This record gives sequence, structure tokens and C-alpha cells, in this order.
Amino acid sequence: MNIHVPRGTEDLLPETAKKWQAIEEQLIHLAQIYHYKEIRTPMFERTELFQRSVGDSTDIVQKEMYTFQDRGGRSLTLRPEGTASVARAYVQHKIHGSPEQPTKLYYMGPMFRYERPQQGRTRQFTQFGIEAIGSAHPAIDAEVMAFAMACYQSLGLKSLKLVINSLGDKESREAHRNALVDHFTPVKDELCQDCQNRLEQNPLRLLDCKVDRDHEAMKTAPSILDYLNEESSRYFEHVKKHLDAMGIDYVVDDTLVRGLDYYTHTAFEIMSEADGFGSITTLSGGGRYNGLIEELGGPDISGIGFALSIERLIMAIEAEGIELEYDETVDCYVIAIGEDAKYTASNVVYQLRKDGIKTDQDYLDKKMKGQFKAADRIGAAYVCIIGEDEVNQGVANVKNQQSGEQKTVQIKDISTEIKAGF
RNA sequence: GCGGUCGUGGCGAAGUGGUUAACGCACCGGAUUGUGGCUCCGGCAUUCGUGGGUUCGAUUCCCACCGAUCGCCCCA
Repeated sequence: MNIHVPRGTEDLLPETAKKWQAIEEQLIHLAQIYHYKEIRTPMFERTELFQRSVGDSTDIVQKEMYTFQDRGGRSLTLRPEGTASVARAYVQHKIHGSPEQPTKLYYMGPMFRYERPQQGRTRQFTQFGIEAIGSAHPAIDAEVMAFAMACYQSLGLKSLKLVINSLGDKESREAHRNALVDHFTPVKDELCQDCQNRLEQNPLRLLDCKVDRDHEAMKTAPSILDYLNEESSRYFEHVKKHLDAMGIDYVVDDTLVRGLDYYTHTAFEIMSEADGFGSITTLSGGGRYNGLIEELGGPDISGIGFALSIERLIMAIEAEGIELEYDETVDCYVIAIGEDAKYTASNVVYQLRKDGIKTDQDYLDKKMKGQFKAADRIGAAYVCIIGEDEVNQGVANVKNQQSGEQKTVQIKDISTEIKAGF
């Protein structure tokens, strides 16, 4: 039996990979414009890193992690998300001591979650994200959201929705949590099993429930926004004012609850409103994590970040019918007729490439017609024909495929002629 | 983890309990001995996801497994 890719993973064949290249290039370019620098961390970490940062009660930790023991008996986990690793690296290398603050980082790479695959959800997926660590200024919250939106807009996407919420600080969250428990406990028996568990473990997640969304208690549930203390409330207001100042549209959704425990204050998601999406419309998400660095043994330093899925970004691009531009043309295809010419062709191909000209030739012993077809297929701008006569005279026929014009030139001059163009 | 649908050449897609599994695209060869894109002619699945069962006989019926896909859950 043939071996296939593992469930939930995929090969990116050249036709698809070129899209990725174009997108990656654009995202990195954007990161430079916003002045974020790249960080690369390992693809697996000590398991407790995720338990402590992402949170034990989350779905990710409870049922989605790729955890294994290495030969030394250590428990390791393929990273399910990027923030924990970046925060760990920040603490480990004491980056808070760097004079350049806040620390603005971006990363890109595969993440792993053991889930049932469906459209827009695979077990290995790719995130591009940024983290701004060391500032608790609302302007940087707005910057991160502006950046997130720019990732899509710069690629031409339009059907986007930025949804924001505030989860408040620890005190506000605690107050809201108590209010939720008080609110839902009287009707506990009417809720779905998941929600009954959530009431115990993480009442905030009740608001996310799709099953009980029509329940009366859900509609009258206390909003986090009513429980923000003065400082949290003011912070949220300032974040919104910065967004307004940049002219960025957003909607406040007080039921937006993110799936990771470390979020405080600002939380946001970007959704696609394009047709052609299934049940999954979330393109990216992020938020502030003011206790995370300290939780991982660092100083009390706050941070904010976001991550997008490149797979979903591509879905959105396709849903909106956007054509990306690629440069995959070949400048010259060298055609050789006869065995002697083949040697000359090898030499010519090698020289052209040395001169920076994108060049290829036939390796299937095709006849001339077949070689011309191959040149057409790859869209070669020029074709260089070498036969017995040319070999004897030290020349080659260079032909412009578009115009049909053809010149006989000295072999050493081929590069110059092609670069000059005719 | 649960439920629905699906699985035929490189791709798309017919089809049937029985000696040679349509067709289209792509590809290869020729017509056209050193100049392509058009046209015409020809070639191209010891085999119908994998394994097992029913049967004289299965790609077609049954079961299991694998995979895909959509939805639930949840998220990027």
C-alpha cells in the first residue's frame, strides 16, 4: 500500500507553494514596515510550558496537544501556538534587559493540534504572528490590530471584520466570573453538558456556546464590559480611540472570548465575511497577555500579540477571487540538436546561469519539436538553438519567442544579447 | 470525540453481478529529416482507496479499516 501524508497534514505542491512564497514575502515585508524583527523558536517545547501558559482548562491542553516522551523520558509537545514559545524565549534570554523596548517580534512556522480535520483546519497548520512585549500602552494594542488588518488588506482582501472586546484585568475578570456563576447556577440543569462543565471550570467560555445560544439566560448574561473596573474600562476606551484615530473600523462584541487562558484586557479576532467559507470564518486572533511573562518566571511585563493562519488567509484570497502575482518565468531555454551540440548546450546553460539568466534545457532527449514545446510550456522568453553547424562555427541562434525574431550570435555573447533584449 | 456524504487513469468524469472499464483534458508518438503554439491520425487503467466476506464470478452487493469532505465541538 502506498504511503500517504499523515491525517491532517498536506503537501504543498509547486502550484500552491508559489502562493505561499508570495504571501510570506508580503507578510515579512509588512513586519519590516511596522518594525518587527524575526524570532525563530523550536517546534517543540517542554510540555509544561503550554500547560502553564495556554492553560490547563483549555481545549488545546486538554485534548489537542501532540505530546510525546523523548528517549530521555522528558515530556515534550509540538507547539500548538506561538506566543508561549516567544514568551519563554523572552524570559530565558532576559530580553527585557535589552535597551530597545518594547520588544517587537514576528514569527512564522508550523503549529500542531490534534483535531478532526475539516476545511480550514488541519493538524499541522502555519501561523504568522507578532508579539510586542514590554509596553502596556493602548497605542500598541491598536498597532497590533492595525498590523493584523494590514496583513489582509495589503493582499487585496476586503470582506473583513475586526471584532474586539476587553476581558479586563484580573480584578475585573474575577468580578465578572462571580457574576456569571451567580447568573447561570439557578438554570444550570437547563444547560448543555459542556456548559455545565464550563460553569465549574471556566465560566467565561459559557458565552461562547453555540448550543445554548438561544437560552434566555444567555441573552441576559452579565457582560464583561459592565464589570470592568475603572482602570480596565479606561484602557479599553483608549484602545478604541487609537483605532478611531487610525480610521480602522471595528465592532465591539462582548461575547468574544478567546480560547487561551493568558489573555487580559484587549482581545480581538478578524473574520472573513466572504462567501465560500464554511463554518470557520475566523482568520486570526490575538490579545493582550499581561500576566504571562511573570507566570513563566520573568518580570511583571505585559505584552500583546496576534497570529494568523496562512491556510485560512489563502482560503480568503480564493474566496474573494484575488490573483496573486508571481515571477516564475524562464528567460532562456536552450535547444540542442545532436550529440555534440548537447555538450555545447550544457556549457551555454551553465554560463547563462552564471550570468544570472534563468535558464533551462532538455534532459529527455526530445526532438527539436518537443524541445520547442517544452520551451513554450515553461514560458521561456528566448530560445537558444544549437545544432551541428552552430557548434562548428562557435555560434548559436537566439530567438525571441514573442516576436519570432532570431539572431545568430557568438556563444560568448548570448548573455549580453538576452540581457539587452531584442 | 460524534454524525452525514464520498473514494474509478496525472486531472475531470461515465458505467455494469459476468469474456476487451465510455468520454473529455493533459501527456507521448507520427503526418512535418533543424524551428514551437493550429489541425489530423495513433498511443495511453493486467484495473476501479486497502483488506476481508457473499458468489461459479465483483469495480459493481456486505463488513471493517484508511483517507477525503461537510457539519457538531473548538479554534488559527
